[in-house]
Amino acid sequence: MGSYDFQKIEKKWQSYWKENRTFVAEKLSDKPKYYALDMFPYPSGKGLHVGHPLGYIATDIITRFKRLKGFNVLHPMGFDSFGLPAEQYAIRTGIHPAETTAKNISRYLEQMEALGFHYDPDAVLSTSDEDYYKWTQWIFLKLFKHWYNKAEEKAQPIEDLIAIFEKEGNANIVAATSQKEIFSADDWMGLDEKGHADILMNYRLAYNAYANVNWCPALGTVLANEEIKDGKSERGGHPVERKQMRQWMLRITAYADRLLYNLDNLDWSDSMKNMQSHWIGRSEGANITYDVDGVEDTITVFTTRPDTLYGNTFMVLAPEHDLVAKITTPEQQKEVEEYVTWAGSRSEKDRIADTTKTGVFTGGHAIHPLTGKKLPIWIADYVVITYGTGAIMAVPSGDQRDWDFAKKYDLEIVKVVEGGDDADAPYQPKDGIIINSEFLNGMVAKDAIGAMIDKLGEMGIGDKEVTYRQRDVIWSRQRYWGEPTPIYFKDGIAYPMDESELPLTLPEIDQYKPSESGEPPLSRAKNWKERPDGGLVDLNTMPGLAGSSWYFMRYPDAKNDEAFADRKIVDYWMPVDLYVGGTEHAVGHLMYSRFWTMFLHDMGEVSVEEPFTKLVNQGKIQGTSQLVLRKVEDGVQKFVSADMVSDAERADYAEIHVEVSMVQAQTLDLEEFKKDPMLEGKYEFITNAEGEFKTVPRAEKMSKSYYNTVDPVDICRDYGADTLRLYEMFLGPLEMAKPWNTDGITGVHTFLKRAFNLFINEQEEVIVTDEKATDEELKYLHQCIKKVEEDIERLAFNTCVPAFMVFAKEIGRLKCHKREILEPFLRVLSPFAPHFCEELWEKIGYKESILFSTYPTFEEKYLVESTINYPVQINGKVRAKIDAAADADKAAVEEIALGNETVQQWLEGKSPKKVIVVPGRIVNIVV
RNA sequence: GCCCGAGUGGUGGAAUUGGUAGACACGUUGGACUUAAAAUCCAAUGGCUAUUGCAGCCGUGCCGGUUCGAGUCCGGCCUCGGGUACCA
Repeated sequence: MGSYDFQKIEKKWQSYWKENRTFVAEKLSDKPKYYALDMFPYPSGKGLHVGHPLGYIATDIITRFKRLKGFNVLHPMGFDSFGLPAEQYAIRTGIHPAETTAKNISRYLEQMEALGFHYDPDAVLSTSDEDYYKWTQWIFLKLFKHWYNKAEEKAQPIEDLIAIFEKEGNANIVAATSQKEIFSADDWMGLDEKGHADILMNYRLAYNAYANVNWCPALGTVLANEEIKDGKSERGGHPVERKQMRQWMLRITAYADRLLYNLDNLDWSDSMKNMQSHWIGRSEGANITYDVDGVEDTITVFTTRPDTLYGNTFMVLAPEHDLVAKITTPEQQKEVEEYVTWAGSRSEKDRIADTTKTGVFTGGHAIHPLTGKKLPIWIADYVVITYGTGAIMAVPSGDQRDWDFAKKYDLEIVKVVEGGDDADAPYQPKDGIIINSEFLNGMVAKDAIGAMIDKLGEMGIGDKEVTYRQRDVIWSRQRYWGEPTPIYFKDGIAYPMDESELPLTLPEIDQYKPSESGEPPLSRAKNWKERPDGGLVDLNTMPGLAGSSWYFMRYPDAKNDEAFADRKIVDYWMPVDLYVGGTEHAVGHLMYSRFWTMFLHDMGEVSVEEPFTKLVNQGKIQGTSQLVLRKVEDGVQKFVSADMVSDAERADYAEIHVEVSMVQAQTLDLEEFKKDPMLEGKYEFITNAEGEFKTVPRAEKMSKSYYNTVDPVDICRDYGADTLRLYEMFLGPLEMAKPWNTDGITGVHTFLKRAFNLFINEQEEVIVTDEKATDEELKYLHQCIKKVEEDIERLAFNTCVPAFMVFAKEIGRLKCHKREILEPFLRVLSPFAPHFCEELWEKIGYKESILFSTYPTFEEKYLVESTINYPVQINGKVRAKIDAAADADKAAVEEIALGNETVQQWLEGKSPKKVIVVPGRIVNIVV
């Protein structure tokens, strides 16, 4: 046999698809569209490993399927090609990042082609292409030129805002803004250009401000919170510190409510929605203003539990709070200053590691707004300046942190919610009864919240308030390999560049690292940053998030140079019907993509507000590392087969990663291993009784440093792309994480060989006949079609594979080679094993690619059995089987069941209390 | 701590709305073909009891509940994975 020559077949069809431009989508069409998208990769120098294509295979299958179903399909691929690794490589080697990136991209494309992915060649894009980032800059300018009207929940041109300022000042404007002072029209008219610019900056959606940033000295740049893991940079693992810097920021908080409420209508997993809503972190409560004893100033706090105000016994400010200096008494000054300095020097990491509450008394007191009691004001770093107002009313009887603090510093505790008799714990459930609280006594806490807010409102010292956890995002990076910011400064005023000046391209520079004086790399550019009018171009570039926040809207019309995309074309294709990618982008990329899409919607540039209707998170494929056990004795390395080492002895051995390709079935190929250049000096091997050397497997991240990466191209060489595609799907549900192992790959490969033999005999002849199919054969066919069609629709690709296998086995058993059966089978299988099916499709006599064929519909009539074999349960246990006609009604089935001899024996003459017949399923008799 | 998700044979995993748990595959064992091996094909394969024949009992992390019937639903725990955190 061996006639299934997958290497030849796959090469042939890959070039056929390319030459015939089989996968170019119609930009506009009357046909329904289907847009499936993978999160585009960063083209790293390491290439793809078998974990990457999992999601790509899934989208490839569903789009091929949809195409057969008559949809106009878009399935593009691109590259998130701005980024740190290429830049760091450039710093080391002097090679331009564009060069490295281009090389990596072509390697990725080669690998992807080898897997049979059909990407639309007209839609391929890279975020670092000038004709792409032109539009990234264009959107940034739009953000700069707009403000967010909270009253209308919509972004509006900044000119509209100026018109209002000129007429009536800012008092009546409800906006997402960092502007705190109220001014009148006269005030506004009295300001100069710089004054206007400064105020407008507080309203712009892209704005420039001083911000406490995460500065990474090793990378010479600022990082977003999402780019930091455990106090270190996500890429590279360098330490990160806090620093005040002037930065571009995007006012994503303006969209917080829309980003939150729209989640309800998205077909995303619960955990994904959960992460997003938690990230936005909306909490409702009240702001309460306190007078400060002896000082002309007030403290405003945010609380979600105004009902516990009577339990408030002290105040806590963040150490960075503005008022700290004002209220600190001379006696306390030294201690407070020391604490502020100490707290400021603590890194993020220290604060996370250390949860003990520390603080110092300022000496000042606030006046309780209801009781008039003097409340001591403390500072403590468990109150953070960035959330709420940076100050809290401490209610130790209700809040764990306040409780701990009060206990530590011996502060008063007043119980305000009934119950909770544990003397060592705070207690304040929202359904508890309020006590010790004057007018609130006896109320349920959640009602008391409203009552208290009303009261505070009457007194003019408090109001309802909503606070968000989400922060505006810092949009400046002090890097080279990113989109330049199309803004220039003159006399301290930021001016947007004219759209005709876009793209603002990256200048050539001699070195890619920051300048000696700590300026961003772009400061090294000659004849670039200075403008004829004396302005200076901003030296920051945008973060990696920029290019990926809108790329899905570029694909449908990726070559357009008049607009980021033609309005009609984006509206036809958007939203993305299926977006597949990893969970790691839950709060980063996905949040900013939704934000930019909403913004462009407000601009009237696109119709949709939400870009991704359905989101699926593919599980990571982990590597399976192989470890050998080694002990060094008298300078000799002793390698011992793992099954010869008891658990107790295991600790004496070091575990050494070995290249996974040298291990088959947990057995190390010793001859190969001995060739390994890493194996130096004297060594010996201790094998088991069979003379084999066993390794220890361990599932961990697929990484070159663990010698556990598997190149998909290697698998394609050994088994073929079709086998790999089927196998990756067969491994388990798309969403599930799973370790890579090739143990089962022969199973799917055998299936393909078996299926091949249905068409071609050992003499390489086509043996397909035009005979009429029998009902039994048609039954297997239609069972397969039905199952696969339903499972593809619900993205259960894993269970499609067994359906194919059963078909091939049964049809093979029936020695059936009939066109009527095999031709539809090819169409059903083709999304999974496209090369295989194209080849046989051609062999049995079709000129056009199978992709221009149609998906066969299943015919119910072949699936209907004439009789149904019912299991009969008696008191829940299956005791007998009966046959009943498929169209028999419940009563008839019941009659047959009760008449059955075995059933009667089990009934022992007793009459049933109840008989339950589930049509087509089961009969249950209750005695 | 809090919020999600998951726990099923030796292994990966099926079981879509509660209806014969273990599909399909790997592995293992036995057999056919072969001088032999590979390849291919066939059979068995959750556990226990019985195996002369039918068969019976137990079984989806643990405990309890709802139901004629629970892997699936509810309550409480345990373990693992992911997210998140002085968020007031």
